[in-house]
Amino acid sequence: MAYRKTPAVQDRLAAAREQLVAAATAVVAEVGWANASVTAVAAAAGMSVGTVYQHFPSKGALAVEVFRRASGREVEVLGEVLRDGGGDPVQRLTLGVTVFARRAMENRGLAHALLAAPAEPAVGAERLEFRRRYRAVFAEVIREGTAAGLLPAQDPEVTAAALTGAIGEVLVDPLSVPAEGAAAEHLVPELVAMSLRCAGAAPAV
Amino acid sequence: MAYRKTPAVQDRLAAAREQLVAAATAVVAEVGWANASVTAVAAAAGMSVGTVYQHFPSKGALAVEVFRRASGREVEVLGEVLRDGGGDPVQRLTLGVTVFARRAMENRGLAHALLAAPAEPAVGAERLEFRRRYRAVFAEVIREGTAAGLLPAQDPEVTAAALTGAIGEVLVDPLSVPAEGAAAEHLVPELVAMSLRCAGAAPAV
DNA sequence: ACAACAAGTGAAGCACCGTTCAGACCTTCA
DNA sequence: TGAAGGTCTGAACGGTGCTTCACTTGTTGT
Repeated sequence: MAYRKTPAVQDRLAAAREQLVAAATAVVAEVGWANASVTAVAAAAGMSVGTVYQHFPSKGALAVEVFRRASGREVEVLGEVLRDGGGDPVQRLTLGVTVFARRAMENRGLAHALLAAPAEPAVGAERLEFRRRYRAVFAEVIREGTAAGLLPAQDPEVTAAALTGAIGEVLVDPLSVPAEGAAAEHLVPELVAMSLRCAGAAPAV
Repeated sequence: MAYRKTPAVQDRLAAAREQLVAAATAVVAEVGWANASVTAVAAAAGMSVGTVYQHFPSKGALAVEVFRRASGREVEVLGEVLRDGGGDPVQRLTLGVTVFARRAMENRGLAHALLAAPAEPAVGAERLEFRRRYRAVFAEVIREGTAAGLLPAQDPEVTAAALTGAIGEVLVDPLSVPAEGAAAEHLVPELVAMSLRCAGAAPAV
């Protein structure tokens, strides 16, 4: 034998892979899935096209990885806030919607890509899966709210799906135009108020 | 001169065009935009590929026509119900959501294509435009509701966008699986209840 | 130093699909 | 009926972009 991967090489490979995913995420956030060609991504990552295929078997696999990482972060943050954000379920829902909307508006390009932009089938399937996860975390806090008598009886899954869709829809239009600080300031509280009504929380006094 | 289009020929051409649009709509409802190739559509319409290009300058133009017709019907029906459905704004909103959801579930494939399925850019742009129209009709009935004192103060545009997104999201998952009569029966009233809460209508007694 | 093998390269290959066009086939009217 | 001009056809074309692969460069252990 005359060659074995040393840890140093393995680290370098892992780092290259990370850089590739990061660059691909940036490209997608910038130009959307449709225009994120393998050539463009490779260039952004500072490697050749061929090298991309040493890290991922296909473009679709890379796209799925990009989507999973970015969406995973979001659903995790949202889940944490909704579960352990402090206060009663209604307060946590308030905080969750606020955080989610803020994060989306801070990274508009990526949010748009994750929520709405046309994507290849593999990513579309992944999107459905993550919507299910968003629904699950919303549904849980709603269940707690009804159990605590803070929210009226309802099908938590339906309300959760509605929240997912409503927040996405409200954000998509603002997301597709350049930043409008003033409008955003107005949007978040309005979005929170709508979400609370949607879940049936008693109007703030 | 030796040839002039007779009315009969014009009718035949118009009919062929209609058949093409109808066939394309069916194909899209069946397999989605991504798999609706010109070849497949032409075959479904019983004509050759070349003939398609005598009716539309490009595939995109045909797709836009298909989308516009189908979505146009829906937004028109919804608008009529919300404007002239009878009763106060809250009753009209109730009826509107019911009608919209029922229609979507009766024609799942098409609804999914119109609301959610990945589509080429031209259709995507059209979709944004129609969402704006959905929002406008919802916003109007909400404005009337707040003016009549039936709904609390709110940004009607935000609530309208939320309703559009929420209903779409709630329907999409049921839409992507085969019919489940029982679940559907449960879904529509739940959707209506959620929509009324979302707009802030006083809970039914 | 050198053999052995892995990683990296990027131009060529290839598949897919929208679009075209030269010719076949109709319809009209003198 | 025949000339003029329209409609229809579908194989061939061409652009796009993913994927491959023969080759170069880099790394390891003897």
